[in-house]
Amino acid sequence: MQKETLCLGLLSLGPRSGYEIKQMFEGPLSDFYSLSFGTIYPTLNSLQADKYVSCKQHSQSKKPDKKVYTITKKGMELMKDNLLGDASSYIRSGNFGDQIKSEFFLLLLFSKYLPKETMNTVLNERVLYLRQKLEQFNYDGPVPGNLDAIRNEKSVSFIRGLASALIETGLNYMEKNRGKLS
Amino acid sequence: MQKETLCLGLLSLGPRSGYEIKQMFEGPLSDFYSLSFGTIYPTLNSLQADKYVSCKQHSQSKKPDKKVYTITKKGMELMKDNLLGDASSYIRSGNFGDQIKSEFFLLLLFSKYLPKETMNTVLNERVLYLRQKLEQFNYDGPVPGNLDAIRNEKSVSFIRGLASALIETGLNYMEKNRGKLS
DNA sequence: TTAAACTATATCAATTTGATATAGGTATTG
DNA sequence: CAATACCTATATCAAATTGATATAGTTTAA
Repeated sequence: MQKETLCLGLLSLGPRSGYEIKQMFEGPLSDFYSLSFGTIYPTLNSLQADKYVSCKQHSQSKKPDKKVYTITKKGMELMKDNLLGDASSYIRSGNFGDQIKSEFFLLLLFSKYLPKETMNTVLNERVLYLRQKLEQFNYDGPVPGNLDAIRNEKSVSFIRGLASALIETGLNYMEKNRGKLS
Repeated sequence: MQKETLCLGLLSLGPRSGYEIKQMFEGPLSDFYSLSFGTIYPTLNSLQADKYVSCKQHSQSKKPDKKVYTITKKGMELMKDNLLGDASSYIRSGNFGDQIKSEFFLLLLFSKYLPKETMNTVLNERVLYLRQKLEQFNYDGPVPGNLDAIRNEKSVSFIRGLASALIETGLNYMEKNRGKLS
């Protein structure tokens, strides 16, 4: 997905600073997508230059100025047009689509070159890690203000439910089949 | 995973050309990892310069020369050392770990900006695509020669079984819960 | 009190991708 | 049978992206 469309999409949930957009990627979006500061800040600048977003500078007494971006009408239109135009190309992407770099699967692939006790530890820690992820996806308590909007999206509960189901399947599979690796 | 470790790991399954390594990434590895030609060829050159692989030039009558790389003893040692040294850092990566860019999930996230009939088509095509993926993972027939070695790895049947289980879960979830999106 | 961690933007070297160049072979199709 | 498309095979490079670092003040924890 074009970085412009993505940033506009996130700004459509409410005005945000670049730093807050990054927080979304590190928080609720971390399992699905990420952009670095080096991409986010220049994208916001170019979106502003082309009037897809407006910017209000909040001088915060002593911290560096916070630049809060708001999506414009023109920006909303561009975002919707882009989403509609590219929708079909996103169908074959995602879990078992494009753009995945799973180092854990590579480790499994080459597991025969590792000592058995190492692989045992790795699999145990993977299970712990996935249980932790599962808790994360099932967690329903409060979240920091700037992450609240995304949490309350209708689509997010669909996505969280799917992620939860997938992790559970992965955990069950691992527990039942880990013997087949060695 | 370092590109060197990964290329060495693939060469540990048998001698290969750069083009054939790329075919592995486009074939059986496509759902888990990928490297471009722009990374593969320079990596093979530097591995050769440092004696981690040897290279035999096969002049093929009329096609361009095929450079077939073979992992050396020194290369096997480097690969194993790297795998062991970095194993713990790969635990938190993969499905629901790092490095995933799922455009399909982004599309779901922004689905409210798309016409209902578009999302309906998208979801139908996604289901078809996943069914096709499922077939791919369950397929047990013959594969081209250079992809055979990877197919016969013990770890690969574990991985394929896992992928298959995950896709099935995803399909079931989608069919039961797609109403919740709109 | 002092170190660590957080808020906030900006920049940039190093890496990586995706496209293109080159060049001949093979398969399809009307 | 000729034309078109796709396959084998390596190489290179502009453009995009990351990951790290710089800067600088604030807040939290020990």
